[in-house]
Amino acid sequence: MQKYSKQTRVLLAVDCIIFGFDGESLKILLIKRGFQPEKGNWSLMGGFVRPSESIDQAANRILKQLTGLDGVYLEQLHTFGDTSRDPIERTASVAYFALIDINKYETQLSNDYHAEWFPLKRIPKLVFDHQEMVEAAKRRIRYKAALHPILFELLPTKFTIPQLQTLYESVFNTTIDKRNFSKRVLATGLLIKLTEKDKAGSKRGAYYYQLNMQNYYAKFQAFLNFIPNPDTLHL
Amino acid sequence: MQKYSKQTRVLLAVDCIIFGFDGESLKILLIKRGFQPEKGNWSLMGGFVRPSESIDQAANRILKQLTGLDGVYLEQLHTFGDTSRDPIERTASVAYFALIDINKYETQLSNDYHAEWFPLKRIPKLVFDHQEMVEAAKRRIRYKAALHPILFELLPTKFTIPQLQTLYESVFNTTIDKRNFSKRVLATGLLIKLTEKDKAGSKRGAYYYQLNMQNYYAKFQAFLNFIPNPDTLHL
DNA sequence: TTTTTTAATTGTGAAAAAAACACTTAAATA
DNA sequence: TATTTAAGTGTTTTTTTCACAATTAAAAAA
Repeated sequence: MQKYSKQTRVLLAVDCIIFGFDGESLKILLIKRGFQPEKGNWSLMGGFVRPSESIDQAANRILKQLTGLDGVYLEQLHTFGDTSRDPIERTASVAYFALIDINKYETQLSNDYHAEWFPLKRIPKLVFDHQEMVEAAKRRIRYKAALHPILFELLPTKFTIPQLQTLYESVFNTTIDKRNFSKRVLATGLLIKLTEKDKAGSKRGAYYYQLNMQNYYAKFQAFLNFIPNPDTLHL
Repeated sequence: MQKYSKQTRVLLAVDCIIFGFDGESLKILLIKRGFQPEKGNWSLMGGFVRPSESIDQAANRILKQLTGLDGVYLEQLHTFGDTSRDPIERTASVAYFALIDINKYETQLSNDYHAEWFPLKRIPKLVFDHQEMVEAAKRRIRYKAALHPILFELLPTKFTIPQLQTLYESVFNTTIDKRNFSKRVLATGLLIKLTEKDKAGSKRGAYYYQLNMQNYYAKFQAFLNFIPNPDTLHL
């Protein structure tokens, strides 16, 4: 037996929703599509899956192609497969979302793709069904971040609690009491306090913390809850 | 522009993990694969996506093909795309999971496929990577059921609270205090008490309830919590 | 008819968790 | 030395969760 005869083959693509946080708002990295159709329009970074690689490998390759980054948080989101989502030819696309430290990607690479960061509230019109993918990714990151400590993936190795709180407040578009927030966060045992301070944000300076990776991996699946009244947020 | 030249096309398939509950344990419906390779071995129900249909439509078609059911709970789970997951030819498969009322499917159809229900603890060896798909589906149904009221989809329209509790206890492999359980469930406002009783389970009989569909759809996304200490369960 | 049996139904008090709330402190700058 | 700014911290109240057992309906048996 050689092949499944009479079945139609389709193109298989991967698209990446890449999240970053600049201290102000949650953003995604978009490129100007470099080829037809829709050449020059804003698009997610994507590409076709190669015969030699798995879909996960393709997603990692495409993420690295744009950012130079390896081994960052990357998770399969959803597969989009409407018959005419690509006008040229039937293409199924497996969307992935990535969380990166916005200061760590290679700007040279992303310049090559004319990439830019867009805050979630100001996403331009995107090619094909990429808008839908972005919406799904926004829902997913909020959902997941409400339950698991994934947002640390957006911060540098060393970060302060006020920075962390700003990130949570930005992602969930809410405000949190800082006493309760720091109590909750520290109670998880996920953080290690460093002796060094970040003097950028204030005169007094805020202590740097870093993740306790042991506890991070151990507790990742536990349902955390840094967000007050998660029920009332529509994720 | 006609086609994306030089790209490789692949087969695109759908596989369904179909859950049912018989009052005893959570089960999945497996078929004996009807064609080579691995003909005669236990398999998920699946099929190739047709040129004329979306992936979601393919999943619904395949679910209906085996069960005769339409409009039941069906959700995309994950896409599996390792290069050699199908030995004949590269095939990506989008796995879906379905929750059905085990008393409502067409047994004639599933007989045609030599289908059988298997409790989760006694899943036979499966073809290709279907084992992995089932594991992912088990994780997902537990995860999702810990947060959202999806398990109602496994019950008939009319059900009793003891039945519901047995379902939760079975899915999470735990025991729950019945006073606390019924308080929690009723507090959601999801249930409407009927005047009729189910006399099958006891002499006294247990009142039937049905879902308040308004509240069900409205609160579906809210984080419910019928399970004591969900953190301690490994989902 | 009465008694027995079986599972359904229901409430309360204790403990833990979450939420609300405001003052003190470190350190740079004026 | 005084002022300014954001960081850091504790207690009380409220809400939620948990632990725990007696009563009741109705069929079956005596």
